[in-house]
Amino acid sequence: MNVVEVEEAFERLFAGEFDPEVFPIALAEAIGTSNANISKLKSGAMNRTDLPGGTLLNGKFHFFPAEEGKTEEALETLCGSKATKTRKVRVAISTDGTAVAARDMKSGEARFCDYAELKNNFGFFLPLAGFERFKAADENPVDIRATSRLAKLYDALIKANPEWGKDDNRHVMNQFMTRIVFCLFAEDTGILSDNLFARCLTDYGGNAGETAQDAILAAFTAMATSSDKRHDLPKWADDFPYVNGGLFAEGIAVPIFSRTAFQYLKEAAGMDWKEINPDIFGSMIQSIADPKARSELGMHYTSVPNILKVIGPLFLDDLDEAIDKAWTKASALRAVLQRISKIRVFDPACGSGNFLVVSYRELRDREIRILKRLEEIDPGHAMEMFSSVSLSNFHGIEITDFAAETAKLALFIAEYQANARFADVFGRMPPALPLRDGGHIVCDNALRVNWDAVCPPPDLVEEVYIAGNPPFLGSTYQTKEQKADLAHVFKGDVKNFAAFDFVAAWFFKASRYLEGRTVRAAFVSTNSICQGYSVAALWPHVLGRHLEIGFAHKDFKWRNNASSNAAVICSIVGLRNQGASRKRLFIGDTTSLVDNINPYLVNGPTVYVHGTRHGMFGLPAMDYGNKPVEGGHLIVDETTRSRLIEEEPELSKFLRPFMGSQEITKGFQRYCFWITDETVSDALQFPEIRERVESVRSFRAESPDAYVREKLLPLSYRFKQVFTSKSHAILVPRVTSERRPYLPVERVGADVISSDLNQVLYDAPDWCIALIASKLHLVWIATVCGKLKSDFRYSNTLGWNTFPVPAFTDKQKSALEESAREILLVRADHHPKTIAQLYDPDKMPDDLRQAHRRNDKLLESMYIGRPFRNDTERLEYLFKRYADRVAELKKGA
DNA sequence: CATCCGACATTTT
DNA sequence: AAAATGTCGGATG
Repeated sequence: MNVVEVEEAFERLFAGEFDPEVFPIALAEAIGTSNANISKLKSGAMNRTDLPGGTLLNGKFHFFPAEEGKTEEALETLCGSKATKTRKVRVAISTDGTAVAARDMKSGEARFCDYAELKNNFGFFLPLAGFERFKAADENPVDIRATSRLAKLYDALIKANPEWGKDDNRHVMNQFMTRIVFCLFAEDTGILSDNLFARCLTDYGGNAGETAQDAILAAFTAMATSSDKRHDLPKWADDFPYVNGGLFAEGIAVPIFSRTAFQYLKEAAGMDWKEINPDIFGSMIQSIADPKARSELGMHYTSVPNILKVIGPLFLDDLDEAIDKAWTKASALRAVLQRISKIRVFDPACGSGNFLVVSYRELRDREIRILKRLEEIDPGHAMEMFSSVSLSNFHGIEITDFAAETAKLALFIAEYQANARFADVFGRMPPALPLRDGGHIVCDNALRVNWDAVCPPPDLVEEVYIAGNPPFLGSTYQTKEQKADLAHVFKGDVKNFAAFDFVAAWFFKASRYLEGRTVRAAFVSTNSICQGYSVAALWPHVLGRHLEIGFAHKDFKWRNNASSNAAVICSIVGLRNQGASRKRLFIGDTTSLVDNINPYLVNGPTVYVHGTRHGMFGLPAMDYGNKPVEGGHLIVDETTRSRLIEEEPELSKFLRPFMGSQEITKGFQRYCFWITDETVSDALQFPEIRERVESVRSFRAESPDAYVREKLLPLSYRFKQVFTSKSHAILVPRVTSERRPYLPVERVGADVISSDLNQVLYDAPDWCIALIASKLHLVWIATVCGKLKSDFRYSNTLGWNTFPVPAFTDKQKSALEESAREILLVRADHHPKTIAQLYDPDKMPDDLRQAHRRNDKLLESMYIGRPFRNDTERLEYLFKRYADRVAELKKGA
């Protein structure tokens, strides 16, 4: 049974009237219980319930029919039942035929809905059918549970107040939700007296929330008004203290509560919000308001370990060093305290404020550490101040309103929690209310506003640290608005910016902000801006003449606690003004101090490799493969080909072997219809071909690319780009696994059509194979070409045309040719093993490895008279030769 | 017309 | 569910 089938079963089985006899059987069916067990359940032989009229299926659900209007009570009964526990029930469910109340006994999550809505809530019951909804979060499941409850509340409120869901009212709704979250958190942490808000709901919200609106309005208004100015408020509302701090400063509005919404709010109030982790929680509740974010449920929040990877080398490590140095001298420690109070942190893509929250927490922790030490070595000089780290030192820009509101709230919560830690140590704590200065969070487009206005540049004693995780988005995925944002940032300063990833704009703006100031910046980025095309196009402009990369984390897989992670490889790059100190390069688990980190995030001199259409070292021209852009209508697999030829033998003259990357590496077989201008009239005689060409035509007619839509439409019998060879061709897959010790390369006859998934040397000499199959070439490609994730991406302009080679003699060429043949022969010996199998680093056959080693030795001797010692030496040499050649060509021109 | 890329896409384990 | 590994065609120069 798959998820769709569960959904269909729910639709089918719970469409009609409720019948307490039929319902549990239908539920058992919907979750895929076998027919045999269904009949045993019907007969009662399998029913393990301990409640009259109940039904319990071992390990699955416990059902109990409720009296009218008493579903919640019935659910309580179910959850308290002994059998529920002993029989390891996953979901307890009760209904009176009008309302449904259910609880997931494992996650604790509850669900309330109308009976008619049950079919839309099938997701809740998926675990019964063996599908888990969320990966259990390792760090803190409370956050996820809190989030899903709030999401339900949000939905129920929008349903009861359709007006509140409109764009104009979004801010009001968002603000309402953050205020609710504040109350829930505050009443559990002692900011408000214990359960003050929950009591207000039970005592004054009505049985089903009918007066909840008035009650919450009164509570909120009280919190927004200092006690001497309160009029017209019910007496009970006086228990609510004045909160302010901006959180309740703007107008107060409260939506109407439906029965369901009220239930969800009470559910949420029943949780222990003390355990909420503010640095994650912010990003989680961000998903409440945004349906897209919700489907990604926290997919893009930065985990605390990753935040520390940024702010550690950016400024915390430095600070720790200063603290260590000052450890024995009170005056020196006071100087560090003074310094900490002058540190400001700015996240120009702050989302719900994770980076700011974690930075704040880390600074407060260090402050506590110092104060504690001061008490030891300089007793009697109690600090008058409580904390000199002010929330107003934290600046952020965030484009969505809800996230910006959440960021402010998250900072308040972080402050409260830091104060509580302070009280643990020193036994004193400032009053929590009214809230003081908040963080400076601006809701705006970071690529449009002047950063100086959001975060004023530091004065002589201040330090500003820019940190964050701006959005990554390749040019194919950018919206019109985002493209315009890029243009706004780069136009006039940088050429060829349109192909940049969105994140590049943050690096550029940061570079302009920090130049000549006491500012450093570091962002989490997609690794692609430090690879291939982007390096030479972007980095000279970011670094300019005065900046350098101060530290970097090279390629690590994106990871957080969300149920499904974004598929991207990240790097972290830190920018600073040029200085004498060494740089820190983190690769995997290792860290090293180096003299220079170049924009490829490699320890070495900064050399930019520019792609070029012309061979710089006299190698034969490498071309593209044939690019179909035909919606798959001209490509067939082997079985289809055989069937077509069986039906119409003459079709075989239009079918050619078709090779992309996997056809080379994994030995797949595909064929394509190959029709030329000369053969098209003949080909169109065949109905099969006519149909396919027509399909291509309709596919191309829909293309967003005007060239495909217009020029290519009458040419629908052929590919978009066409190349063929006369005698043979050498194919190199354009994307291939990073694990292989050598690049795959294949030699094929002229009958084979290569797709654009390969780079191709048409009719080129075979000694080229020896080059491509060499370690030397792989090292070059791996460094200067782009990557897909971290897999090699071969490029003719960046990798082949720029690859430094000596001027080979004819004798050397034939030696290389012989060496290439040998590699191909050894491979053939292992037939039918595929290239993927042969070049698996764990299983590569010895003779093939030996053949490659001989090839490397032969080739490298032609460069320097001996083999290179290691990859470092290979790269050093290649970059030197490249740079020399660039200089030489410049002189010649 | 050629080519770079994918907060990916799809298959395999 | 996590790991492995390369499609396909849009967008850009």
